[in-house]
Amino acid sequence: MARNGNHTKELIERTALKLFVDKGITETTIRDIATAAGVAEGTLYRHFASKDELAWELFQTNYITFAQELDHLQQRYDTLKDKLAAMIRQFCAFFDRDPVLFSYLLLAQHAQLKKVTPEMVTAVTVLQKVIAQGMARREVPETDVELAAAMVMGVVLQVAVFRAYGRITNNLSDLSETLVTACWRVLPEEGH
Amino acid sequence: MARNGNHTKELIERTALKLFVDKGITETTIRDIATAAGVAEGTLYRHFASKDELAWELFQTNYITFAQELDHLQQRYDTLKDKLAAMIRQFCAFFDRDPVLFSYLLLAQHAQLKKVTPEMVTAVTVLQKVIAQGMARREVPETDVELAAAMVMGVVLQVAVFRAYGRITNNLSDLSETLVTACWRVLPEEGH
Amino acid sequence: MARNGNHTKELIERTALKLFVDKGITETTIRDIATAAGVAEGTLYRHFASKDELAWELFQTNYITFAQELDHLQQRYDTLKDKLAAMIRQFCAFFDRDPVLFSYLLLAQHAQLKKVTPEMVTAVTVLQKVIAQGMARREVPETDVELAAAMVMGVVLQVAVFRAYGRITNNLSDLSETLVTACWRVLPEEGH
Amino acid sequence: MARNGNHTKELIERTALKLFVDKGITETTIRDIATAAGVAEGTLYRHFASKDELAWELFQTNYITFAQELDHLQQRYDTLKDKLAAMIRQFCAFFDRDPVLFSYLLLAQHAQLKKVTPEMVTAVTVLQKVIAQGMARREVPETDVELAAAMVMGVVLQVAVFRAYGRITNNLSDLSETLVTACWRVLPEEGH
DNA sequence: TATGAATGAGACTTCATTCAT
DNA sequence: CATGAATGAAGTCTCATTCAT
Repeated sequence: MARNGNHTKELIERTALKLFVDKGITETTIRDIATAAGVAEGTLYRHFASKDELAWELFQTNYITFAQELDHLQQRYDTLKDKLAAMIRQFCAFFDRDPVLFSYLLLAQHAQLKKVTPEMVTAVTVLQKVIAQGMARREVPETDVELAAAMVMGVVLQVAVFRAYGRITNNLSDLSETLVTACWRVLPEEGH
Repeated sequence: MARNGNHTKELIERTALKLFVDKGITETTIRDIATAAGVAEGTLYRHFASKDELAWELFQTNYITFAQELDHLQQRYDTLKDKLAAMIRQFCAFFDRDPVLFSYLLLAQHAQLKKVTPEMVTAVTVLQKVIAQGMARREVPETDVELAAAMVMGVVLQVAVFRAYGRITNNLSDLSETLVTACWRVLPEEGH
Repeated sequence: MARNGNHTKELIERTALKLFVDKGITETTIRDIATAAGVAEGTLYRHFASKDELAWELFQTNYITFAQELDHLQQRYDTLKDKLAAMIRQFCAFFDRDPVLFSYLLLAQHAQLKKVTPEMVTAVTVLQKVIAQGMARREVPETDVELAAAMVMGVVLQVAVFRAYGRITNNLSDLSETLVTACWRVLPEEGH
Repeated sequence: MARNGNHTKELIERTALKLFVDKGITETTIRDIATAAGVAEGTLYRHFASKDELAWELFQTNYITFAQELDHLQQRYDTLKDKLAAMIRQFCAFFDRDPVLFSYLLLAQHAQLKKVTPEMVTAVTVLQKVIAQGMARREVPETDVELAAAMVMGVVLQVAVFRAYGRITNNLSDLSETLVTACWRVLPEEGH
């Protein structure tokens, strides 16, 4: 019926994304996706080699893209403080713009992270780099970079998780300044 | 082999726990578990009604138990600051004592949380209650409790996640004071 | 590319023939053929009603044609000995001229033979007729015609099979006199 | 229903064998086999890793077994003439004892032969060895061993094929002496 | 209680065929 | 005539669960 060219792939992607988030990847069947998208099951295989490939493409593309945007963004600022603030605002904007996609990246991490090679630029990678530079510049005391990155990530991501579950109802962008402050204070300041 | 009654159930539970964490719940088959535990496939059904039941029991028991421990613990302290510190140390001790179980609770959340009724006491519940009390007592300024709880949870959990992935190699207990400080500073202090 | 009318049909036929021999008929997909021939999948259906039709046309045309050539040829000789010799040389020449086609007829037999009606003239038919005539003429003793035909066919075809598999490397035409002799000696001579 | 232990595997094998011969391997579905055998589809996978594995096991076991029997048999005779006669009688007896199995080996050859490693002992291997020894002993003139083997094989196999198709109706054993004679006369005798 | 062969629903995937362009 | 995206029936295989032993 729908023979509308290259629009089909995007339709499948959006439909799959939604179902993956709602039911989980393994729990979502090809038939679920095809039915919800209004295409035949076989049609999925014209656009993706397999269900795994679909899940991976959805993850990889957006995960990497987001990390790169983050990296470009941070380069436009000089201090750790400004870089961090910009990145957090970006996180929030991303979530608000496409909560389903954000949620997918969150939930798919555990399963897909095995396929992420060390060379790939990820949000974690970028955050660690930025923090390490800030430490080198003595903006914050030198401590365990991994630990610092984990805590900062945690503050932002867990709020996003609560938002995704409906425990928090604000737009994340409305909370971004709170998050910026909180994250900054998580990094051990001089004199503490 | 392993025909000795109720020891079998624990054997199956430990084996399942490990496999669930390593491969994911859906990706782990009854045969996987039976083989790894050295019992027959049918044996699992002597102890658990179904695979879902096994996964749920593993989750529910430990999730609730931990929350209750947390609740009992916090009651032994008076101030938010002390309660929080004790709870965080408990988190860390739990992780270090049984990282596999902790990881399971972490990963199973998304799938099992649908079955968690609002009445159940969970770690989040306890944390929110404690923070709300602290705000009422003016230990910290009154703000969004959910948000505050999310940020505190995030700091601790994300560090645990990094630990589980091997990005951080310290025992969590060695980091507990750092986490206590960070979590405290995440809660908006008076005068800020 | 390759939009030039009836050349396309031959292109498809040659491509299909090769793939059928290499991988088997059922194992060769329409896509395999289309890709290898450099045409679209749909194009095949401009020239053949179905895949089965393609396989059948390839078989039938050549199987029948060859049998008719054989029949015309044998009519130009008077004795069984000469007829047989001419036919065997023809077999060898056919193999050498188009080993892929010959192999196809060989392998397609089992599957396609069900569609061969008794009226159709085949190589076996012709051979049996010729042998029967020879027996009637007392060139060779009268015995089971079917059996005699089977043995003669076997000598020639099995050598062709070995050749197709690369076990024998000579051109069949170089072996034709050997085959002629062998086949003749297989037919029970007078006095034996 | 049928929980009759190790009998199931043989039941599946016999059923598959028959269907493979009747319809072809690719054309026979797992469901066909399961239904005809009166077991569930999944049951096949308790005994064979895959359909291919089933087809291969059926082929390999019997193909190799038969070749070994042939080899043991020929060792009990001294001359090529006697060895050959014994082997041909064995072929005929095999066909008559289990025509379905024999037919399967015949038809499966093309598809399965790719998996036959050169080290494996096959009927062709044995035949070539025996002929080569006979040539070395000057029982027959030295000529191309492969060619000689092909012709001998051809005589016997094509008769079997005709028998399988119903073109010949005798038991092969009733024809064995005719075949022995014919095969012997195919090998170039001294003085010719 | 334990076993493990058997089950069968259902998942993923393939592929011959159609049809709008 | 050619194209190739779309179709959907059908095939292979998996796996949670049952049940006779």
